[in-house]
Amino acid sequence: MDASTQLSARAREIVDVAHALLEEEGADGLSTRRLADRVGIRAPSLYSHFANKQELEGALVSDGLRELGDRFEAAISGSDDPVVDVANAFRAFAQARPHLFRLMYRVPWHETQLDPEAELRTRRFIGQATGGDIVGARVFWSFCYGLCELELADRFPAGGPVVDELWSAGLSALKAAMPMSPPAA
Amino acid sequence: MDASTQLSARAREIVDVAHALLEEEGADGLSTRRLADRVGIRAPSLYSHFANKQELEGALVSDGLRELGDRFEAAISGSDDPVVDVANAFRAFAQARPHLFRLMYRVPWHETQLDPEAELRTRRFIGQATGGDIVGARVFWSFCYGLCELELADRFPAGGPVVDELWSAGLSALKAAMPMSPPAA
DNA sequence: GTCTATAGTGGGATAGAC
DNA sequence: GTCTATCCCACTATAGAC
Repeated sequence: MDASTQLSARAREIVDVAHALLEEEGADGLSTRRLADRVGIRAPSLYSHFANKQELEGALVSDGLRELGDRFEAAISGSDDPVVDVANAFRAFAQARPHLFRLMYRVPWHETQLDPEAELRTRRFIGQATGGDIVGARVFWSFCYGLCELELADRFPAGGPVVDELWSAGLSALKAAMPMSPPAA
Repeated sequence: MDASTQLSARAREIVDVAHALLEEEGADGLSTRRLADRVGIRAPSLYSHFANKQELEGALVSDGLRELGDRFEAAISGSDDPVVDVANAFRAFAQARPHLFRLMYRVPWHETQLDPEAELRTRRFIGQATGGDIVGARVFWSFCYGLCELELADRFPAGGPVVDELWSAGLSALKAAMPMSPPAA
């Protein structure tokens, strides 16, 4: 089954609680006992709804991909600088849901069941923003992901340039030098 | 104490075994019990040498920073394209020590004791390669880190361009568009 | 279909004896 | 420094109640 396209009402409720728990306490705080406590059941009962913890995390990540897709869609519609607007949407998502963001890119995808459609959708919007240039898309993705991850990990020492400056400098440089076609008008 | 500048001979031996275990079994395989087994002692005895597991990981990461610094130094000496050569050294390190690399950028530095000198040294080489341009250095770092992390996580779907192509395209674009001074001759 | 109780494995960590 | 013993917590599996 694809992890959360067809969740039962009870499973959906558990995943919603897990989202709240994740944002409040981080990935380390997302334990089966704590989650079950909040839901009002015993920890082993979670395994009636999910085969294991990875499948539950897969549902969380699939939700994250869907939300990211929504943000991309909103950023792209009517934009006259889709690459920058999609990139900004990516970083805004990372800052709005830091723990979910880190979970999305830390879990080995191949070992979990994710909603494949949600993931494809984000790729389609990125491809749309970069005019179909797959090299350009992945180079942009690498920069955006790396900066967001380092920013969340507080890896840029204080006293230096503001992260916003790094962000716009990197985006401008890549946009100027990468051979990306403009989006189809 | 800075985590591994002044390790006792016994602690040094334990860390060496931990390096081997980490590379063979990954971060999840690095448990205190397994490590102790390999060393030939009981798990609680590890705590005579390290306050907790984080301090032990800090020693591993400090070693990684020192090795990375060595690689940077070798890459820079006599190079006529220091930015690219340092970047290549970074990626080569990520591929040579994938589990250590991921550990270095996953552990929250502020919560561990790392060897501050080792970290400063890597920054100095990066600064040297970018001619002191701190914005350029961090933008480069973001791209290199993001691509290496995505590559190690197998996040670039097969069938697309080879990662080497993304790597050189990104480096070329950033080098062309970022206002970095050449290194002092 | 959902939940409970129970038990087993394995991880990090501490206390206290030698 | 090292040991034994112990604690707490996590995930997993099974059997059975409703």
